[in-house]
Amino acid sequence: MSKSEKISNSVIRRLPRYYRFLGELLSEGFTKISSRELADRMNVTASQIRQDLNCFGGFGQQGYGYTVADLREEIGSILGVDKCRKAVLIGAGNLGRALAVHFDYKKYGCELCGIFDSDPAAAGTTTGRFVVQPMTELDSFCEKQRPEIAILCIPKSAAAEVGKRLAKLGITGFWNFTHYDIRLEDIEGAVVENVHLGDSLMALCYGLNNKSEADAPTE
Amino acid sequence: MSKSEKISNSVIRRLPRYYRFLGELLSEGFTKISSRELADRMNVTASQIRQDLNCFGGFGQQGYGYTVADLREEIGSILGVDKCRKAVLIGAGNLGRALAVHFDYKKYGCELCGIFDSDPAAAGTTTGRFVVQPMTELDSFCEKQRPEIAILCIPKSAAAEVGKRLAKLGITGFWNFTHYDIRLEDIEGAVVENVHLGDSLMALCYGLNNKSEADAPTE
DNA sequence: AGTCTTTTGTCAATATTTTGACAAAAATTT
DNA sequence: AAATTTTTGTCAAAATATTGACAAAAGACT
Repeated sequence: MSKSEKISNSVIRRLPRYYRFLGELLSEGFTKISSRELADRMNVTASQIRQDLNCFGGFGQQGYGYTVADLREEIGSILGVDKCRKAVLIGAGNLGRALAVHFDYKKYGCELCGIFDSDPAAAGTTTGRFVVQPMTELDSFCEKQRPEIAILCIPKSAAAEVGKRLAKLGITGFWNFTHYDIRLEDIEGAVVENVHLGDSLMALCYGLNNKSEADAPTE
Repeated sequence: MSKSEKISNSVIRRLPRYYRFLGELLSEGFTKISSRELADRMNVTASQIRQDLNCFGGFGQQGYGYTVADLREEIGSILGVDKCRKAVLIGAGNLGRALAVHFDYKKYGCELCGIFDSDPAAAGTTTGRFVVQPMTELDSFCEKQRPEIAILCIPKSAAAEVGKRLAKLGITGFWNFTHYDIRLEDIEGAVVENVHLGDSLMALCYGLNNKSEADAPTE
């Protein structure tokens, strides 16, 4: 992290993808990779890769390229994958349970430490290695465990209120699967990542609607 | 869809968000909205909203603003929410099941028509209103039902192969939750929407890493 | 009916992002 | 060891995206 200027969001959004592709290369047995080769694999320009990486420092060697394992580790450290941030999951519906059981948090520098649900019927049931706890336990749990991240899988209507409550309990990172955009004004100093699967599906459908136009040689 | 120039991806990605906010306004009882008011709600500039909407035509009225219901319907039609595209879900693991049960496809112009899993143990089990079918049934199913979209919730290792198979069966839209970027070269003429939840979580963690720097008045 | 206010659609200016170009550095070949 | 090739890091140019400004149109008010 040598350069001090503000890193643009476009760059940050590309880092996880680099990290992923470098992991693939590593498991395929690659030791080194040039920006050109990586660019071909990833369908981007070599220039972009070099520019992006140089936001954080010169990880390559001229005439050689980048050492796959080293570069991956560097990017991992920039992203904080080497950390172990505690995350608490709120909402043990289908999506919540899927994210509890299916998702490999460790791989991304996180660790699930508890699951909560407001429905008294859900509380007490087991999800993965966790027993779902009632929301009444949330305060004392957070004071003990001090999780940094909350994963919100609750109905839209509850999002704003639960968000505020979690912020008061020291949560600073919100991974929000609610159909509601949590806003920064709502929760002072918080970092929010809104995941809207519906938006994603609609973007896909737009692509299908306009496929012919895009493919056809316009003009 | 009056303007004929190619719509930029940035604009398309914003459309679902407009659609969502207009839906909220509608359920809050709003009849009309000005670009300024909407911009304040959405935390964007009014200029951007007007510019975006004008890619598709003039939906507003000077001195009045936009009629919420009409604008929502226009955007919905641009996104194809008024359609009913058939989608088949491949992979009945936790995420697959969550997407089968939890997700309201109709809301986004789609309709789930079947679930498949390569694991013989999974086949036959019930997920939501569907019985999971074995992959051996996929070909005859697609020939009968003619789904347009495949939702991929399978392991990375299977993604490329299953993708090709589905493309041959007439699937043109891929909603890909696999840890593998399906590429357009792989599948000719297909529209792919890669969803990488891991990337999203890493971006959140990056934000937490660099929170202080971002907040502090730099320089 | 005329004046004032609101607000769009659009153009131009600004800002950001991406790409292309190339010198300098390191590796490889002869 | 010199020449050649590769490939980075960086700068400048080109392409995109966002924002600000404003005339023209429509509504609201007096």
